[in-house]
Parts: sequence; C-alpha cells; structure tokens
Amino acid sequence: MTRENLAEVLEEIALLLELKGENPFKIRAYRGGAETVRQFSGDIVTQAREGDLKGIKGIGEALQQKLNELASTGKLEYFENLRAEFPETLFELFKIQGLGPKKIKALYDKLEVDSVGRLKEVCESGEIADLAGFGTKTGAKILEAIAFREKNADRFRLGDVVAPVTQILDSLKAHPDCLRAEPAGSYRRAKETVHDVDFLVASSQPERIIKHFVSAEWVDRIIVQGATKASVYLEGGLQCDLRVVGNEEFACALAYFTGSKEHNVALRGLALEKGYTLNEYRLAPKEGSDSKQPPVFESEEQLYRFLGLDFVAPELRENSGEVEAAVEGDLPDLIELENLRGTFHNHTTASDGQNTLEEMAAAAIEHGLQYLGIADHSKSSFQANGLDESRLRSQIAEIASLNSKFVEEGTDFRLLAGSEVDILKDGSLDFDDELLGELDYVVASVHNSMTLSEEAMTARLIKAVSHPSVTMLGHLSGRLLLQRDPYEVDVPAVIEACAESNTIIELNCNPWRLDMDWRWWKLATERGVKCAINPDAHRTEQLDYLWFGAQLARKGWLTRHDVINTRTLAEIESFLDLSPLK
DNA sequence: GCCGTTTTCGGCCCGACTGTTTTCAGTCG
Repeated sequence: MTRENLAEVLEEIALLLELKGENPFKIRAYRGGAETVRQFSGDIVTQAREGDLKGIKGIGEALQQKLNELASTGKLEYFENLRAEFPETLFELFKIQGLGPKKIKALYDKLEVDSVGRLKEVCESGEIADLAGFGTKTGAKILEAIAFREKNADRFRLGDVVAPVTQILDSLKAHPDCLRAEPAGSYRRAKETVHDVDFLVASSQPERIIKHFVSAEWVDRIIVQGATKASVYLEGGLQCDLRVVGNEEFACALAYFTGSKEHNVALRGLALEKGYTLNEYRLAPKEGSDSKQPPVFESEEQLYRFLGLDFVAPELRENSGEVEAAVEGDLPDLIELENLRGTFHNHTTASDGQNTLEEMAAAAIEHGLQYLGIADHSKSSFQANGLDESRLRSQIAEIASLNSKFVEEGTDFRLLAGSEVDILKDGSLDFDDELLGELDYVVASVHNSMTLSEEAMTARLIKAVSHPSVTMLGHLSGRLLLQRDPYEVDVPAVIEACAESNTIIELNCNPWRLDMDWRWWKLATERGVKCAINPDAHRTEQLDYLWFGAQLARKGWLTRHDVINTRTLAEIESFLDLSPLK
C-alpha cells in the first residue's frame, strides 16, 4: 500500500459519488482528502495503518477511519460496495472532453453506455440525440473528443511544454493590444506534469486577443471560444486555455488562475475574515461589511500584502502550509537559479553522454558555473557503456590534467572527478573501496532490479547510503514521469538513513525524472538532509535543466542553505576534502 | 464529509461557455 494507492481510492470514491449525484461538498471532501494525502510531508501510510491521523487538516473522522481500514487491511468495504454499483469501464468516459457525471449517468441509465466503444456506437447511430439534454451536435462533439483522446496524451511533462509555452507567450506579448501576459495554473506552480497550460492576458480589447490566440498556426483545434476566454488544442495534443481581463483585474486574476484551487480557497477564507470577498477579478468589501474599498492591485505582491500575508511564491501554492506560514512571516527564503555555483551528476562520451569532457567543461563555464562534477556510469551499467576500473582511473587522470590546464589559463573553474556508481541488487557498490577513495565524490544510483519488494529495495538503498564513500544518492525513486512508476521503497526510512550517515539526496532535474519528488523535501530538511540539484546532463544543452531543478527545489520549500551546490568552489573543496588546485 | 475566537449546525466559490433550450443544465476551471 503506497501513498498514491490511498489517494487514488479517495479520488475514485469522489468520482463514484459524483455518478450517484451525491452532495458536491462531500465529493469535494474526498478530493481534498486525496490531495492532502499526496501532499502530506510525513509517512502517511504508516500513520494511517497505525490510526495516527488526528489533526491533519482536511482529514476528518470519516476519512481517518477509511484510510486506517485501507492501510491496515489493504481493502475498504465502503469503496468495494460503491464500486460494485457501476462497471469498471465507465471511468474511461470521464476522460472524454465534455462528458461529466450527469451525462455519463444518463448515458449509462438510458442507453446502457458503459464504455468508450459503446459510446461511439450510440453517437454514430444517432441514438444519443433522443436523450433529453443531448442533441445532434453533442454526438458529433463526443466523436471528435473520442478521436482526439485516442490520438493524444492527457498529461505532459513540464519539460515538454516549455517550448510551446514560450512560443505562445511571446506571440501574446507581441500583440499590440496586450498590456500584460503570464502563464498561470500548474505550469506557473511548476508541477512536474501538467494537464493543460493557462495563459492570462490584460487587455482592453479581449476579442482581438482571443482571435489572435485561436488563429495561431500551431493551433490544431478550437475547443471553446467566447468573448473573454478560449481553449484550444495544439498540434501534439496540449490543451491551452486563455483568459483575458482588464489591466486593473490582472493581479487578482493571476492569483486566481495560478491556483491551486485549494490555495485559493484558503486565500478567500482569509479575505472573508477581514470582511472581503475575493473572486477572479477583484477583492471587494463583503456585503453588509463596513470594510473600505481596497486599492487597485498592481501586482500579486500587493494583494497578498493587503490580506496580511507575505508574498507566496507560485511554486508553494499547494495549500500545504504556505498560507499559515505567510501569515506568521515564516515562509522560507527560496533558492534561486542564480544561487547555483556548480553541479555534480553529469555524463560524457566515456559512458552514454553525447559530449566530451572538454565540451561539458566549456558549457559549464559558459553557464557561469565554478565547478562541474562528472559522474559517468559504472561498469554494471553496460547498457550505458559504464566505465570499468581502468577506464575510470584514466578519466580521473584526464580530469586532473584538464584542471591543470584551467589553472595555467587562469580559468576559475574545476572539474570534479566522480562516478555514478551502480547500487547492486544487495545494496553493495559497483567498485571497491580503494577505487571509491580515489574519487572526489560518489553518486550512488539504482539502475537495475527495480522490481524488488519494498522491504528489499529499502534495505538496498539504506545499505548504499550508509557506505562511508557515498556522497549522495542519485534519483531516489527511479521514476520516469508518465512512463515508469517509481519503484517500491520506504522513502522516509531512506531519508532517515541519509540523515544518520550525512548522505546528500539528489534532486535529479532531468525533466523526465524530477526525482526525489518535491513532496519529500520538507521531511528531508527537517531531518537535516542536504539536497544536490543535478541535471544528469547527457549533452551540453542539458545543463539548462538546472532551471527545472531550481523550480522543483523551490516547490520543495528549499533555501540556498539546504542545497549543497549553492556553495562556492572553495567551500565545496573543503566539504569534499579536496586540495585546492595550484 | 469537513470545519469552527460567529463551534456541534449550517455553511462550503462561482463565472464563462456551449448546446439545447425558450430560461437553463452541464461542464470546466
């Protein structure tokens, strides 16, 4: 039973209750519960199993009991009973744009539609138009949506949307009637994957902006188009939503459309306490209150300040304690990309990288870094052309000679000689202690036997991070976003072992990984574990991944003091016990 | 189902858009 299992059950319950037409607030409570479980910064599974969930906001008596039953027995009777009322295949219908619980229920009750296949049939035959509330257009729209869903994904990695977002944003900003434009939503909050991208524009000519947006060459299909909002699919299937507001509404609208929904609810609650109502356009005195009309907010900062809060960075807006911290003035001073002075986990042509040592070094210097750690694969990663002992020793020598060259040239830069050493199935390392001792530092990572039991995998990682030569643990969960699930491992136990052995945990900022997951960093910092932001670059351009690293570190509430590669070269030399270059 | 210095009941966000309607329900965010 994992955290995600718990969250998924709560979410499915919410869907089932929607189908049954239950009280929407009850449904919201289950959804909120699922989100709370996902965000919780402790070991929620163990706490649920032990019935230790009291005092968690959003998890009341009923959800506590259900989570306890689920975590301790692996099953939940309430859920099983609900699920028995509808066929399993009904859930796929929720993925079709334009279909919600009411329509799905009607289709199921009246036309026995219980799958996408059957839905297609009733649309094609025209039967669907006979249902109350459905018409001829509905059938055509649904068929279009089915075809679209079959062709395209419905989630995208953050890294895969940066290019289209930049392109669209530039195009919006270039429009003469555009006063301000920003991306909002989960993209602005730096979620590791996004369903769609939201854009917000300030303009006094909304219809011109909308027209410009929907008629761009990269738009594949318009989903909706109104006077102030529009949604489109790009080629490739990414959904983009645009909202246009007046310039004086922009700050409130940006806060509103950045979300998260839960963060907004908390903000609105705070506004109400002060006698104001907050909506997507403005903050206004509550009806019947004697509060004064607030000023027009030029920026989100002013809005937050007016509500008595420190500014909450978008990355933190997940309703996981940031509002309370902003009230108390306890928000962390978040790390910035510019604070990074170097990085540790990168590859070269020696293993599976695309660029040589010299090219990687030149690119790092170009990026303004003071040091670049080379950690090519070790011999067991034969699929990645891992280095054996003699090749690694040659690479160490090559790095030393390049470093001498930097000194001669007066370049204030150092290559660090590391290795990404495989953690073998039993938790031992791929090189002997003697060779490990010759390296400047060691990144230890799992690359095989990923299907071990949680117990075995946890023991494996704990053994590895406890090895005195291991400097940091690479991509802790092994996940590949939207492609491969993380392996089963007790993350809090591994964090605890890292705390005891002073082992750093990597934030692998390759956008396919973004691993360790941002939700665990609060626990790690509480335990005093440091973070290393590593791009795992396999070519020079991938040093740009540090941008994702900074974003996800911010999302994990990390300050520059929590992140080891904010340290200067001299500090790192001292930390790794290296003699300075001469 | 959750929550509470207006606490054990009565609130809980709501506006834009579409299609099927003839004043509105459903969906989406």
